[in-house]
Amino acid sequence: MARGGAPVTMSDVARLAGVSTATVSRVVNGRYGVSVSTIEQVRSAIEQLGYESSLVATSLRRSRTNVLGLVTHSFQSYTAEVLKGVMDALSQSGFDLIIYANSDLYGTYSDGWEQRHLARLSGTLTDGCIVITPSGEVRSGTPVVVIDPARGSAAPSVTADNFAGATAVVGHLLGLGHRRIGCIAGRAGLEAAWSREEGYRTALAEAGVPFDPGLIARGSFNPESAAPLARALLDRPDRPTAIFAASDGMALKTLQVAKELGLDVPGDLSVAGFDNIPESALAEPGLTTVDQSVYRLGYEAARMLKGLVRGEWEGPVRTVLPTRLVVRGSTAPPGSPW
Amino acid sequence: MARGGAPVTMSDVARLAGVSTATVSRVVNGRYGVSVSTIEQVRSAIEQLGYESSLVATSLRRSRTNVLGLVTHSFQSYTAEVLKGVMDALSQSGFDLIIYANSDLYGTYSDGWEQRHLARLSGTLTDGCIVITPSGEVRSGTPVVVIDPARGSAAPSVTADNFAGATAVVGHLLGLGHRRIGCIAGRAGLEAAWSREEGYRTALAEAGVPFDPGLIARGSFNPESAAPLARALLDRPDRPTAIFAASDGMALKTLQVAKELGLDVPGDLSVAGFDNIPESALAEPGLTTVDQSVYRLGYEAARMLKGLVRGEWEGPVRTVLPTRLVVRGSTAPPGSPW
DNA sequence: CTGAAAGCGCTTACAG
DNA sequence: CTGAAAGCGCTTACAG
Repeated sequence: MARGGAPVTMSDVARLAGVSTATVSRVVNGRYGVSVSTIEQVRSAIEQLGYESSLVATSLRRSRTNVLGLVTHSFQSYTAEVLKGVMDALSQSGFDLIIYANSDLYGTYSDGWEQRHLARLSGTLTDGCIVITPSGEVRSGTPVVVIDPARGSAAPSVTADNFAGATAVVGHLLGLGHRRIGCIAGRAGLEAAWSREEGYRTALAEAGVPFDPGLIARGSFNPESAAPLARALLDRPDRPTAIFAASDGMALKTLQVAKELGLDVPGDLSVAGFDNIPESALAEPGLTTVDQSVYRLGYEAARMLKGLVRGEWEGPVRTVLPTRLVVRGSTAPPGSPW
Repeated sequence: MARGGAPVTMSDVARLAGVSTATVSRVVNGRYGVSVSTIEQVRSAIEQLGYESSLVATSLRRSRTNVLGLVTHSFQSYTAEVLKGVMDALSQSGFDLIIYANSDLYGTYSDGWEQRHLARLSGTLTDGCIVITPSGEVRSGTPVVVIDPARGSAAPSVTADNFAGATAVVGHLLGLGHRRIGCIAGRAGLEAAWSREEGYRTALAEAGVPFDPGLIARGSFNPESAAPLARALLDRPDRPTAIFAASDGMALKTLQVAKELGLDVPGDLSVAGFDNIPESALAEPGLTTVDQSVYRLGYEAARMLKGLVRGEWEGPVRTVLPTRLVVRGSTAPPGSPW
C-alpha cells in the first residue's frame, strides 16, 4: 500500500506478477497480444500494490501524452476565468491539463518566464501549450496558442477585438459631448494595449477631435500604475472631462483618485474602463466599460490547441472575439466644465 | 533556434560545445570543477541553441525538483481564490507550482481522481502536493496537504472552522426568533459538510429546540442539487421559517426557489449560507452567510507543504482557520408565520 | 578538470 | 504470447 514509502514502480508489479516489465506495460496500455491469464495476474498485482504509472517516465518515452499545458505568470480573476473556459473546452476531450506557474514573480526568472516554462513543459510532458499574455514571442516544438499575445507575435492566438471595443467606448464618450478625453494606456509590448490605444486615437480622429499627446499616459495594466498617471492628468489646468483607462483595474484606481481630489464622477469627470471585471459592476458609481469574454478567450484557445495537436485544425490560427460596450453610471455628459 | 523542430537537448549542446553531456550538466547546474573556458564554451552553445533543460528528464533523474503540485477537480471561484493564496505563499520561495486538472469531469476517471493524479505527479515530478477537496483518503510517497479533507482523513490538512461558523449562523437565526430552521447539508463524505451539519444540530440543541429530521436535506454543495431540496422543504405544510444551506451556491439557489414560490425573503423566509462568495454580496437581498477565507486556506496549505517538504515544519499538521458571521438582508425575525 | 557508464521508470521494436 | 535490450534526456558516482 506504499504509505509514505517509495512509489510503486512497474518493476515492483512485474516482480509480483512474475512477468517482465514489457508485459506489465502492455497490460497497462491495453495492447493486444497478452494472454488472458497473464492479464489477470498483472491486474491483480497492480491492484495489490496500488500502482499508478509515472507521468514523467511515460512522457519521456512516448511522443504523445494527452496532456495539454498552460503557462501563466499569476492568478488574478482574469486567469481564473480563462481557466474555466479552458477546462470546459477540454471536458471529456481525453486531454488533461497541467498548469505551470512560477513563484518568482519579482525574482531572477521574471524575464522571459514564458519561454522558459514553455520549454520545460513542452520537452515531452505536454502535447501542446497555451500561454497567457507573454511578454514576447514564444517558440516551441509542439503547438502553442497564445492568449493576448505580444505585439507583432506570429504565434496562433486568441484575443478580443480590442480595437473595436476601444473605439466604441471612446465613441460613447464623444457622443456624450466630451472633447478632452484622457487615455491611460496599457503595457507597451502587448497587442491588446496597442489596439486599445489605437482605438482611442481612431475614435477621436473620426469625430474630428484633434489628438493631444499630453492627454495620453502609459500604465502597465496594473491598477497601481494608474494612480500617479490619473493624478497627473487631473492636476492639469486643462483637465480632461473624461478618462478612458485601458483596463478596469486602472479605471477603478482612477475613480479612487478622482474621489481623493474631490471630483464628482460623473459630474466633474467621466471614467470608462475595459474588461468588465466583476468589481466594475460593484463600484460606486458602476463603471462604464467594454466587456471581453475572458471565459471565451480560454475556451477558444483550448479548442484551437486541441485541434492543432490532433492535426485537424482547419480554422484560422488567429481568433478575434467580439467585445461589447457596457454603459454604467461612471459616464455622463460633461457637467461642470472649467 | 529550434522553431517548430524537435526540442534542443543536452546532447545538441554538448556536440556544439565539443564536450560531454556530463560537462554540460555541470555547467547548467552550476557545479564546481569546470574550467572557466569550458564554462564559456558551453554557455555560448546554450545561448546559440536556445537550450532549456527538460523538466521531465531532470525530475526523473533527481530526487528534488523544487516543484510543488496541486491537484484539483475543477476551476470554480473557490479554486481561483485558493490558488491566489497558494501563489502568494510560494512567491520567491524557490518552488514553482504545477497544477494538474483532469478534464473528464463526468467520465471514466471520476472516481478516485485525486489519488490517480497525485500518483502521476508525485512519482518524481513534484516534491509534494496540495489536494483540494478529495473524495477520500489520499496517500503519497511525498508530503501532501489536503484542503477540505474527506471526513476521517488522517492527512495533514487545512480547513475552516466549519463547526463554529455553522453554530454561529444558526445561532443568529435562533436569536432572531426562528424555531423551525431547515438545513440543506453538503456532500456527505466531506469533513466540511459534516461539521456544518453538526454545528446546525448543536446550535439547535443548545437553544433547546428539538431536532426535526424532516427539516434536513442533503445536497452535494452543487447549487443545482439544492433546488429540489429547497422546493420540498418549502412545500411542507409546516414549512420552516428559515433555511440554512451549507454553501452559498445552494443558498442562492434556495433564494431563487423561494422567489419562484412567491415567498418574500426575508419576510416569509430567512435564508443563510456558508462561504461568503462574491455573488452573495450582490444577491437581492444580500445573503447572510459565514465567511471563510478561501485565500488563507490556500496560503496556509502552501506554507505547511513548503515546510513539510523542507523537513522543517514544526507546527501542527492540521490547521483550522477562523470563520466570521456576515449578516446581510436575507435574514430577519420570522415575519408572517403560517 | 573531464568523460564513459549506469540508471531514473517507462515503451517499443525485435527476437523467439 | 513473452522477454531482453535499447533508449527517451538527464545526473552522478567513478575513473582517469
